[in-house]
Amino acid sequence: MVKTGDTVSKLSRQGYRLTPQRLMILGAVDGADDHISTEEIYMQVCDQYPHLNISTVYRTLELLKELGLVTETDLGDGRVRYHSITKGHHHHLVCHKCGQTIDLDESLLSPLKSALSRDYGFNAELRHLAIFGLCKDCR
Amino acid sequence: MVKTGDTVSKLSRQGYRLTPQRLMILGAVDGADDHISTEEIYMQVCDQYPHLNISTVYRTLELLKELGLVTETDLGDGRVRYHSITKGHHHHLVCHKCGQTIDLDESLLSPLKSALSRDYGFNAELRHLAIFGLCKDCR
DNA sequence: ATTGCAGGTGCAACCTATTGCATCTGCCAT
DNA sequence: ATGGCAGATGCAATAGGTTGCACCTGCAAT
Repeated sequence: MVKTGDTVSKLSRQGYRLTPQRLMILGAVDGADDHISTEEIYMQVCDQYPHLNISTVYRTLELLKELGLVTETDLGDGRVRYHSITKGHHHHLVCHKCGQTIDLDESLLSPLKSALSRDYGFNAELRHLAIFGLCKDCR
Repeated sequence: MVKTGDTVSKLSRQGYRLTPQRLMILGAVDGADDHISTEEIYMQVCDQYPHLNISTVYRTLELLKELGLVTETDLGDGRVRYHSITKGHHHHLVCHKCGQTIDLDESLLSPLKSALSRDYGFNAELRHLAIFGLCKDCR
């Protein structure tokens, strides 16, 4: 399992500055048990560093996303959530009706990924997908 | 091919009122050649009915989406776009790098849909999906 | 330890989208 | 044709997210 420390060294290796804001935001994402929203990260870091601005959180998450250090998922509640890749990949089935989310094994999507590559030459980034529909209790 | 008229009768059959605003918004979505954004619909309808309010457009599209008469897609440009189901289903491959979008045949997703149903009892709504990644020129 | 500066941050303005509320109106029953 | 009202609209306030710009700072070179 990769730890926050390695993420930090990856950042500095690529020439990004290690500001206290970034370190605290990283810590919040890595420390979260589950998917965490921008607002939750902001509030959590604000407890120890009240000067922090929300736009810094957005920009840091944007950067971490581009570097592939966190994944972004829209679970349909109108609020994007983040998840450290140090916790592994997975996908979600989200029920429109009851709101339940089911974790989905990554392997189910690999045939699709291959088909897209074969037929379209398209390299799909299916790191963290949310598929909407009706679960077995609601269908 | 279903026409606007049928969409209209479906609305009234389900007890929704046929206001001029709704009819014009419907006309704009059905008349659009491609995916159309809320703002574009608003501006188009405003030409013939300047009193129209943008929130009516949002609420009407929300209703049409719930009734399954239009599909909503986020092509990653920070602006949700709409598409009448009378023009058929399709999916998109969106390239992160060059922004190109490729139309995707629906059949490629049916194995996934079956697998989700078989393994999880989940009835996936894959009406209009956008898959991000790198196209064959940018990979 | 000091300096220079590219990269990062805070701030405020802005944009898209949503929501509460008062007013208005399509359409059914009469 | 008319009246009543649930449902729809317009308006304004609000919220989440983004962006331009001036100031600040981590860090590499000295």
